[in-house]
This record gives sequence, C-alpha cells and structure tokens, in this order.
Amino acid sequence: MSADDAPKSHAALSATARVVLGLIPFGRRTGYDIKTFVDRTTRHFWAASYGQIYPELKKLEDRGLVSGRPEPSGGRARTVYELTREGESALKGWLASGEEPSYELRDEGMLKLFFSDSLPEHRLAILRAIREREEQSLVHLRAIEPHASQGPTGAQLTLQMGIGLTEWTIEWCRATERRFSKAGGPSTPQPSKV
Amino acid sequence: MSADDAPKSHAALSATARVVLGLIPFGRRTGYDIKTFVDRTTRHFWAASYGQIYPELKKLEDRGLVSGRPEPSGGRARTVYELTREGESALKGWLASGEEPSYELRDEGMLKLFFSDSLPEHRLAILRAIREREEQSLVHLRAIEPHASQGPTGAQLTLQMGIGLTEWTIEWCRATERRFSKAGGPSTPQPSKV
DNA sequence: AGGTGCATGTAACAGGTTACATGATTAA
DNA sequence: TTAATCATGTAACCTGTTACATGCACCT
Repeated sequence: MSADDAPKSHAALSATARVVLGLIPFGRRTGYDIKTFVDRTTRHFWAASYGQIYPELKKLEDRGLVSGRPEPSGGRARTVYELTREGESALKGWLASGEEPSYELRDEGMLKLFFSDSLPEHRLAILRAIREREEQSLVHLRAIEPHASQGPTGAQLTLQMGIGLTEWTIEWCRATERRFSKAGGPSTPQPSKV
Repeated sequence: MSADDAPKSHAALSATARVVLGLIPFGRRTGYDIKTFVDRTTRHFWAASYGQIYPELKKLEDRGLVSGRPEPSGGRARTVYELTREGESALKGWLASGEEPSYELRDEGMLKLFFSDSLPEHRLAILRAIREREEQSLVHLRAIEPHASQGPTGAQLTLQMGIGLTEWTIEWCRATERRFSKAGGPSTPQPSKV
C-alpha cells in the first residue's frame, strides 16, 4: 500500500546492469576498464564478460542511467561512461532494497566429493584437488590485497571475507585429508571439530 | 602422449549430465526423484531444474549411459533409470579426472558490500542481510544433517563443509557489523583478527 | 470434493561464454 | 618489427529458469 505510490522511474536492474552500474563510480569507465577491473576484483564472487558488458552499457545508456562520451586516446576510439543522476539513484535503490540477496554456487569439487562413494579410492585425490584450487585462489586474493588497502572500504571487506573463507576451506580440506589418509577413512566419521 | 591412446569411448560429461549421472547410484531414479533429492541435498552448491533433468535423462539414454524402463505405480506413468556399464565408467572417469574442478559463484550480497561506499549509511543493513540469508541457510543445512548421517560419506562431508562455511560467514558478519556499528565505522580498518 | 504429492514434459525466455573480427598505441 | 596492451564489438552457441500443461493417487 505505502510502497505502491512510490515513483517507479526505473525497472529493476538486471544482474549484469548491477555490476556495470556499480563499477562506474570507481572511476573505471570504459568497457575495457570495467572488464579488467572485474577480473582483478569481483571475479571471485561475480564475473562478467565483454559479451555482457558492451551490450549492457548501451542498454543502460538507452535507459538514461549512464551517459557515454567519446574520449579517443590518440587515434584509438574510446568511450568513457559516467553515471547520470537517474543512474545514481537506480544504483542506490538497488543497494538499499531489502530483498534477500541472491546466491548461486556451482562447485564441481563439492559435487565430486558428494559422489565420491562411487569411487572411494579417489576421495583423497578429490579433496586434494579442492585444496589446491583454493590455495591458488588464495594466492590471487593476497596479490590484490595491497591495492585494496588503499581502495574503498567495500572492496577491502569483500576481499578480507574472501581470504578468510578460502583459508577456512583450506584448513578444512587438510583436516579431512588427514582423517581419510590413515586407515582408509572411517565410514562413519565422528561429528568433527575442524 | 600416454593419455593420447586411452580409449575415448565417450565425450566429456556436460554440467547437468554430471549431477544426473552421479545421483542415479543413490537409488533415486525417476526424474522427479532426482529433482527432489537435489533440492534436499546438493542444491546449496549445485542446483538443477526439471527443465534440465528430463531432457538430460533422454540425452544420456541416447548415449547409452543410462537405461530407463517403465515402472508405472498404479495407472501413473513412471520411468525408472539405471546406470549402464558405460554410464558407470563415464561417472568414474569424471570423478577420477585430474582437471581443476570448476567453481562459479554469484553472490549479490558480496556485490552490494563491494559497492557499499556508494551508500555507506547502508553498509550495516547489507551486512545484516547477508547474515540473515546465511542463518536461514544454516537452518536448512542442519535440518538435513540427521538424514545424511545415515547416508553415504560423501554426502556427509559436503554437508559438514557447508555448515562450517556458513557458520564462519555468520561469525564474520557479526564481527564486521560490530566494527561498523560503533563510531560509524573506521575508513581504514585494521587487518582484522576475525 | 478438494488438497497435496507424485510424475512427466515443453516452450519461451533470460543469461552468459566463446570465438571471432578489427585496429591503434606503446614498449622492447 | 614484433609483441603486448588498449579498445570495441558481435554472432553463434550453450546453459539454465520459469511458467505452463497434464493427469493419477492418496488422504481427509
């Protein structure tokens, strides 16, 4: 009732629109910039490809949420985007919306672990593969940490969370590997105090 | 070189093929069974919809990896699927393959947190929303724990890992909420000892 | 008589990746 | 001159979700 008469100046932001719109205030503003920035920062919890970014920038411009102007560097074409006032309020509207934030995960390592009773002699190898993947990921995360400590707070927070989560997972894998490396592993493991 | 002459009796399994094939040995064997089982167990790290499952079962049958036979219950049509020998070896081949297991995450909560410098007064609300989502998730995970403790080991392991990860995240959110609720939050937080 | 659960399926759509095409600029 | 980086874009493809349609069985 009370929300009904709120001005619906804009439709909800699509998934890709959210990243693109959110990244523009960071000062990264060409499509190319956005892509490289995503790869260095949000990739671990939200990826995006050129095939999404360039068409999305156009759609956002059509909707009046961003405005692009040509700023060639030398003879090389280059379009720099800025948030419009409507874009800013759309971004804030999304950030302030109280709906449960979506979460989607597709983890092949966990899926293999889930099915590992079909090939029990490989369980240890599966755990090790997960751990190695996480260890690599940790190296990448730590590599961007120095940048982020100069950057905005939100970026620092997600990075710290990502590092913590990854470290926890590595420790869990190590502990579980130990459980299964001796005696071939119990078929009914105790509640575990990882 | 040594892997080149290995018999390529089957093409690689598609993403959906992996879940479906892996779940059949659990004794869940109709399309409907698979869907409800996925929703109760792997959903947290690997979801699947009817729109994927039914077509995939047919494709797998065409490839000879599963075989279905009609087993109507009363007058109600019902097709029960089993793994064929080829299906079993395809499943094991995938489980044993040493490639880095894929990982894809799309977490709107973290994305909002990353962008939260655009609306700092909402940072706490964003953290709270993430925590509430995780707390709900934890309730669901704990609800399936008793089942899993009777079930196969792989299912137990992924469940324990999921619970641990979720608990860690909740704790991290709580700690971070505390940091930001007093004094409006430091703009350069200390390395944090969560 | 009605609701819930079992069971199968598809069409339309939304979302996303990959590969390709193009070409300028800069540093070695 | 060559490789890397900057820069833009699209077409074809693959994947996955949502909404819909259908109908039996079982319990109250």
